Amino acid sequence: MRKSDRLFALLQRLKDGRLHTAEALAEAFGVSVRTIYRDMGTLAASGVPVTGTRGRGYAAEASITLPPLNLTETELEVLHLGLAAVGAGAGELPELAEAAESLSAKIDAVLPEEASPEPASFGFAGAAYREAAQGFRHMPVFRAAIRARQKLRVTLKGRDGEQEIRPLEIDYWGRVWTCTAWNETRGAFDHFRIDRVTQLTPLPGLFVDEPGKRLSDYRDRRR
Amino acid sequence: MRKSDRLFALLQRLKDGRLHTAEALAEAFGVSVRTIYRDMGTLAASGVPVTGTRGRGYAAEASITLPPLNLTETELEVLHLGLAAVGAGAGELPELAEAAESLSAKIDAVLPEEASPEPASFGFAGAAYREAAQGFRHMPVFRAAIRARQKLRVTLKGRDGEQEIRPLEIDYWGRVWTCTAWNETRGAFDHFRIDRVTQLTPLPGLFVDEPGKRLSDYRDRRR
DNA sequence: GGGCAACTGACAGAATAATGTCAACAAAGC
DNA sequence: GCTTTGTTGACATTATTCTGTCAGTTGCCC
Repeated sequence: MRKSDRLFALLQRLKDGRLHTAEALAEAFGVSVRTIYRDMGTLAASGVPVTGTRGRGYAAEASITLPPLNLTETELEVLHLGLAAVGAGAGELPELAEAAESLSAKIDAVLPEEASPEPASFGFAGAAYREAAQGFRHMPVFRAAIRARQKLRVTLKGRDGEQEIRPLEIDYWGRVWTCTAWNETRGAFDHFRIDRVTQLTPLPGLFVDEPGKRLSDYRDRRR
Repeated sequence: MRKSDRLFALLQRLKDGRLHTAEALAEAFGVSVRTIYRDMGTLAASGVPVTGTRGRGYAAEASITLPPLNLTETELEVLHLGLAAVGAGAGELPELAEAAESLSAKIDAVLPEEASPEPASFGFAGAAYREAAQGFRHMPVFRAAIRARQKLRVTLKGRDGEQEIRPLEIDYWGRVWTCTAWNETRGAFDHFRIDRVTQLTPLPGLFVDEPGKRLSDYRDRRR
């Protein structure tokens, strides 16, 4: 077993939330106790949040390790840009802004000085903003409509005609937001990407829960 | 000299845009040609964009290497979120969206499956959007004002009173946007963070270039 | 075609890293 | 105070990687 593999497996085991003594780990991986201590040092030096308590054992918080990445300058710029977008302004969920801030700090910390961002042209920043705002354009409407139980009329890219929907939920899938809705036009549940919405009109009337058209019915159906 | 140091120095040298033969590099670093070829293989395997042309030599595109990073789940979420913000929607500068897309792909490629994003709650996505939009709130106004040469009245967090300014340029400093302007109230050039703007009113009149109040004057002054 | 220099494989010796052993010390809990 | 277990250092041994040498192939450019 190579050292890197052992470190990985070690981390997996540590993340189970329980305490592990170095002796137990050493036996499990077939190495000496001293090696385990050295491995813990290696992990800690790599920034993994492992904690050892004398007399108790080791534990680690869940964390995700990103291997070395090679980025173009534009990609780094986009990375900063995106974190700025999320981190700017403290709101109801400050943990997001905090996470963006700490991630930015992590990236800045490991970057050599010459890679630190230089001011780019206005056109760049301006376009960056527009890009960023584009995909979110309709989010507030959806958000408000779900709260208020307001029907919407939407036109979707790649789908003919207009749809009249009861928006039920918004999901975040890592890079894409989707909306789960009851589609009045089709008489069925529907699911689409919000950034594919080309036209959006809130309709005047409010809807009331009806059996078979609620979010809970959608969930039941999927079991 | 350790191998890792040599690889780093090698990359530095390759990034100067000129062609380098393996023989020249070998002599420069005091190793054999075979070692240089092996190093190139290592770099290429690490994702560094090095290109070797038979009969010519080596060259590399400028690139930034990010060492391994350990992220919390929230930080990863924020990372995806930020890239989504930038990448959503293709506009005038598709290279940004492309960079966001390729960076997302790179991250997805190196992430184990279990770390792939799961749908989060609506509240999360909604708040994320609001956070993201917050810092950009005033950007369109500034952008339009610079284009149209329109004066603005701004109130800045941490500064008393209102300022009347001629916006000249927006700069992007990695995580923060700043505006360079001629401050009419103070009669001097000014520089402030756009996310510190609390109130913003476009003024009706347009301004014309005047000697001493132009961007070029500001730049000359800084030399 | 001919020159050039990037590529690739094999293998032995050199350099480096990893590990085990031994030892001493330090906190935390009882 | 005693036990437990983490923490650190030193050193010899072992395992692994790195490197040079040699030998040959491939593709680009003139």
